Amino acid sequence: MSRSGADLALLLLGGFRSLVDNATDELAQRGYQDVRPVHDFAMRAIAAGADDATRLGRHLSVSKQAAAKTIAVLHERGYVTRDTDPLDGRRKRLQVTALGFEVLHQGEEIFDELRDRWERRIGSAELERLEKHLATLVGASPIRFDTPGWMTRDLGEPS
Amino acid sequence: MSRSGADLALLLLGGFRSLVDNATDELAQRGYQDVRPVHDFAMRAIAAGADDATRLGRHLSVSKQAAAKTIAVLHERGYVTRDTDPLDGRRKRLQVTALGFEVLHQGEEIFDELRDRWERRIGSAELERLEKHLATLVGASPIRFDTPGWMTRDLGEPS
DNA sequence: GTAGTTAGACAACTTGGTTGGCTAATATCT
DNA sequence: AGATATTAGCCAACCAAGTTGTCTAACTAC
Repeated sequence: MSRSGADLALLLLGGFRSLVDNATDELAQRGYQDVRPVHDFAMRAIAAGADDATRLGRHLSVSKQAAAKTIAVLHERGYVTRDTDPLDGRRKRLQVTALGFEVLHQGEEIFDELRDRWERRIGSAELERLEKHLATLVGASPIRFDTPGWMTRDLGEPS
Repeated sequence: MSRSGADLALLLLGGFRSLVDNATDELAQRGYQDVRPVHDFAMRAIAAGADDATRLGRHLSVSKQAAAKTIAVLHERGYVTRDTDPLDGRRKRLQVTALGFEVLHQGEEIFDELRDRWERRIGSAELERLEKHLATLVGASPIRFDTPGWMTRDLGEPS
């Protein structure tokens, strides 16, 4: 039927939102009411080695000040620690706490469960095909998280 | 291979961003430097009948005040007119101007061209299949445009 | 004709981002 | 060693887009 290009864009956005909104919601229901997807992504980056504000900012394609704000929130809520680097007095070395890893783990689980749900609806082969094509099309272009405001908004109530 | 659910979300986001960033970029190059995707969506809604602030807000799942702000911008830049409704003195009836339609038309063209480019890469049948599945999965869930900050921002560097 | 509803304006505030200027610590160069 | 750069993080000012809440004017209904 050859849809329009704009519709295609909307479908992609819709798919993403559907997953993320569901995940955030589910995470809240499991007791992590104050976590936003952007926190999850940030923690993942920290755990993967972007362990100071500057590097985290670079990793998320965001200014170091913005990264620092996110870090402040994560720190405040006990998801990361910030100790001065013994080798470099300027740096504050970030580390994901046990609680942080707990959230990360749950988040992963939830996303996988959501994917499974999709798999059940269109079939495993089809979903993989879809992913394969998307991967081809999107390629290795880095994904920016600069201002996805709605990723950071509360769905339910904060703590 | 069975990717993770989180990866799937990222793929969808990546696809969307890729299309939208390219479109915004191309639109700017064609001389419409001050148009953001959100403006395009808003004009489309207005043209489709959401011709006052309240209805536009409802259509975009946003408060009427937020819609009014967007309208103010569109008006200022000559993309829509706001005349008092002769039948209802409270309403300001919105109308997309010729210039507005010009942008809309170009936007459509660009999105279709981008879709064509994708089609050339994975094949027409495959792209349609992808769209079909996405449509199934996303369903009729309304897509919200509440705070896609990056949709409204100038893009500094290429993706 | 009076009471209720609705559209839009205005204002205060929130959130997340940006830039720019600053200090202190580290690196580099002569 | 000492002077000079660079770098990490912090702070403050500002911006953009949203929200809620209040107000007025115009329409609607009884």
